[in-house]
Amino acid sequence: MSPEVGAREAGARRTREALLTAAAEVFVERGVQAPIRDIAARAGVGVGTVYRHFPDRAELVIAVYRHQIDACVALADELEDASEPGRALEEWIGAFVEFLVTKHGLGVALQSDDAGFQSLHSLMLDKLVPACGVLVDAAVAADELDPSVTAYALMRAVGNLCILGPGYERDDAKAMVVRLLAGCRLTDGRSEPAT
Amino acid sequence: MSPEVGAREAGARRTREALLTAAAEVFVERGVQAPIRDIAARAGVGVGTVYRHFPDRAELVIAVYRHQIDACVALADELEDASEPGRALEEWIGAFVEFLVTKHGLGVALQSDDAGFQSLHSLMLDKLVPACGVLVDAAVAADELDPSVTAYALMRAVGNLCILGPGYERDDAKAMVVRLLAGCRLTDGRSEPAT
Amino acid sequence: MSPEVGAREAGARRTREALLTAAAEVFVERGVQAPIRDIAARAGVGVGTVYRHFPDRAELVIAVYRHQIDACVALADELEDASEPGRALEEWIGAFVEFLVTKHGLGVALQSDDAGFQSLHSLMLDKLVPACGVLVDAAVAADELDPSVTAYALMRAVGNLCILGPGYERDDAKAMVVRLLAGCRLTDGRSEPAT
Amino acid sequence: MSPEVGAREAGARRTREALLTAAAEVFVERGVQAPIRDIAARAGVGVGTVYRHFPDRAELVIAVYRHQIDACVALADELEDASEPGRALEEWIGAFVEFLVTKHGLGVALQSDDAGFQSLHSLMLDKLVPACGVLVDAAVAADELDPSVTAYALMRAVGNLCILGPGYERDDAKAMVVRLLAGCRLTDGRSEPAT
DNA sequence: GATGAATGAGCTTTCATTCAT
DNA sequence: GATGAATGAAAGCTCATTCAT
Repeated sequence: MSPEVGAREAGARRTREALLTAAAEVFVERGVQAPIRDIAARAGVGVGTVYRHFPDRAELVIAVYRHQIDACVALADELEDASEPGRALEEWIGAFVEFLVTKHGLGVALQSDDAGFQSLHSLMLDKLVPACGVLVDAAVAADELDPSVTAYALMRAVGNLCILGPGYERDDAKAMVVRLLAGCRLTDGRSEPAT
Repeated sequence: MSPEVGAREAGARRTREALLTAAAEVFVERGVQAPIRDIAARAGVGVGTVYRHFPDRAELVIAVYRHQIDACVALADELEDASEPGRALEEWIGAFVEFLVTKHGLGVALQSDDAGFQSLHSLMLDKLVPACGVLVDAAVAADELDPSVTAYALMRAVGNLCILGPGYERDDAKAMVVRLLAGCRLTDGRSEPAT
Repeated sequence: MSPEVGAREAGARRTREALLTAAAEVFVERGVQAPIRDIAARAGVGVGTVYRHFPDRAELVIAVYRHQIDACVALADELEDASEPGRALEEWIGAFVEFLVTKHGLGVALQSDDAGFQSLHSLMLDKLVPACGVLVDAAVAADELDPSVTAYALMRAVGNLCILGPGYERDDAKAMVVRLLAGCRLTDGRSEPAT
Repeated sequence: MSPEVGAREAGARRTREALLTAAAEVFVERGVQAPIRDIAARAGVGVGTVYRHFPDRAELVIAVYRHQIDACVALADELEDASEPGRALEEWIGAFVEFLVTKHGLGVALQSDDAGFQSLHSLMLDKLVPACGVLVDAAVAADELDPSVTAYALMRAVGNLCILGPGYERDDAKAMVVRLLAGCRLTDGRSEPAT
């Protein structure tokens, strides 16, 4: 029985992969709010199949981006004890940006307050923010980051900067993030005290 | 008959004002994507009247924010010949942020590539970007801004940073914009040359 | 302006009437759970129109049966001070049965615990049960009804007895209700004490 | 090969039993309209297995309640020659009520004219009604039941009275059935001749 | 025989948009 | 000019049912 079951499971996994691929494409083209039906159609399956594999939209979004999220968390672990915490944070943010910037619409999803994205927010809060937090704390401790910068706000800001559009492409976003980080290294948020 | 026509025109203008007021309120409460019907109801008019005055949603959004946009443009004119161009840019961006940050959902609208917001983009390109551009150019000329920063990208970045959410409120956004600007003053996008 | 408005309002009223007629027919044929689309189609309108007039299904059901419900309440008022309370209750229940028995599916709706019928239940609790309760109390006071009978339970029971089906038609239901009432006149629910 | 087949048959029988048990539980908790998938899950089998054993929902319902139905029929046989036919009928109806009242939703199913419950109706007509009919006839012959009462109508009425809901629980239903029966003992359906 | 993945019809609900008055 | 009733396309979600393994 095992081979037959294996065959069916393999089929299901293929369907799942097809769905992830289709969803990734559709997300890029039309954003993470794209109709479920469209994703189903792109994957060549019925809508029911989408719901079977991913009970709600956020599950699908998470699944689509899980690899990258996990990679980000792992990278933070590696960088945790870096000799230059400021650099480490920079590197990590760079990887995070690379991730966001290749996933059109994910930035939007991250800031969406649509109830359907609750689990996506949770994932960020539970995994990504703590991972980033360690690096932020280290950088602050080493006096390489403005202590008023929190990991959460930093990630929100970076996430927002990665919302692309015509005339504001990947490289623009990356450059802006670099500048934002540079600004965060200064002791105070402003270059000079306001009058 | 002229006075009657005048009366009608005056009535139409009043309707238009009522719509702008209502729309501004609704935009703040529910975002720029709020149902047209809600805006009509708030203004105490029928939906048809909204369409008569503003053929599509973007027209309404533009009209609602035209005053502020014009004010931003005027401010740029005033600041054009400031003795400290870097400061002037800072001040102008501060006003722009103040504008965005009080308009729930406007940041989202600015970055939306929804076709319905095309005219909003155009407005930005035609009015705001040139106004900002003057200040950017002056700051660059005074060596107070990284020459690789363009007005358009800067405004997009600032607009994005102003997309708020739970846990990322007005003050967070403002602080991040300040940091971004500080980062933009440095000669190079990065604090130190990469190895 | 008044005549034009009147014309539109008249049109809306006609639509409303058409909807009520269509709904009544569809309810008879397919029960009160019939798809909204079918009711819209029968009335020759779009689904949106149904929702405009009746925000949820229960509103429609109530509207369809409102006349009869009001008539039942009015009848209870008339019978309140009857000289023979037992008879008065009988007569009232007779009218209630006449109502239920001509509305296929209403009995089912009354007992449905579907959330969508909440307002229908409320209507019953707020209007019908109190109306019936007055007569029940009077009958009990006159020693013409088993004191353990409550208005609510009685109406539920009568409602249930009015759920018709093939081989169990109006007259069968009516006869059973008469027998139930007769049984309720006895001091104790059972003809003789159980051993 | 015969033993293997025997083993398979035994396995199939066990599956069937598991399904009946699971269905009985689910019917109690969620009614006879519960999703097939839920029943399959409860039984620990796939949905296909449910369909193999019970081609349509009514088959399953019938099978689940066959024991009790058979018990009701057997009870009628026992009571057939009772010395007090009125009492015997009362006792039998009591058992029937006990059966219905513990099966959430069965009352609804019995009166549903949904085509899918045709076989359930047939079962009732073929087994239960005749069984009840014997007792009804005996009671009529002994002058202990209104001759206008038919077994079928009585069972429908009792079935309907057993449709429970919030505020109309088992005991209410039982009391109402007792009252109905008491009303059925009177010579005429009405307590007194109408004027 | 058993499985459960896949399917898709069917229903609900929301809103942008039109147009007769 | 103003109105708001009517429309119907879009989406979401649920389940009964089929069928390849």
